[in-house]
Amino acid sequence: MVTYYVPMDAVFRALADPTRRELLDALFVEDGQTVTQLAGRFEEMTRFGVMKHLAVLEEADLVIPVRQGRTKRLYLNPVPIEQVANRWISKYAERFTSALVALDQHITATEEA
Amino acid sequence: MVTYYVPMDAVFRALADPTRRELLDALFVEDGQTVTQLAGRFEEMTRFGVMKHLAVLEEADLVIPVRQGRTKRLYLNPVPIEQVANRWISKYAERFTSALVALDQHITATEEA
DNA sequence: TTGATAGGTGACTAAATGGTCACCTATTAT
DNA sequence: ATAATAGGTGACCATTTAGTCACCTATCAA
Repeated sequence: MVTYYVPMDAVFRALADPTRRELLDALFVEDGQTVTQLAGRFEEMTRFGVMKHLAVLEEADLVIPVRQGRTKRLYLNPVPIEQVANRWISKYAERFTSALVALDQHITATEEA
Repeated sequence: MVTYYVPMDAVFRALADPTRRELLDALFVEDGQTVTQLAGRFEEMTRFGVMKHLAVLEEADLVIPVRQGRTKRLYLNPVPIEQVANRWISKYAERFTSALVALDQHITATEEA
């Protein structure tokens, strides 16, 4: 199995910016868009700004570039997100669940009293 | 039901810093620590640096302060993390799953050929 | 009441970040 | 061959961020 190391830190950092999350969302809707296609979605920013954000996403391996001729297509890579979810987020989510259970038990106990 | 609005942006931002994630992890291990207790864990940073990070975590509602006398105890709040997981991350995780299924089918098909 | 302890504030600095621009290269179309 | 198109680079600037420090306030203990 090809396990490759994805630095979680880079993933968290990449997800911190709303523009970058928008880019991921755009690729989620239509995968494999070109740079100019993506840049076209952002009225308020030049192509260069978008390119910088894409570079950050690539570094975190959240997006995979495929060059063909003079164009470059970006593909979403859900693996790092999945890893962050499993290795980090899930443990807090579990605690959330147990908090809800505790709350429910509390309510039930209160109602019975 | 008391639904309160947690700006996802603040949560993502807060999680972007490794020190802040370490703080959450520390509270995960032992909830309700005081500021000085938490600050004591970071050799390389002064109390003031830690306090700033705590302020960011509070703003994102990831941590809830409870003051008693001259001390302040910090409690982990897993709700915002849960919300980010549900509203944002899960949709990518699903795609990850389907990617794995597709991979499996591809492998199976290849082996049969 | 004096001193120690827990925490807070505002000013400041260095570094990182987000963004633009001028200009360049490679590919494709006419 | 020329022009148009897609993308890339490096310099540059403004703002934000991480971090420290001097100093202050409130609580608790002797």
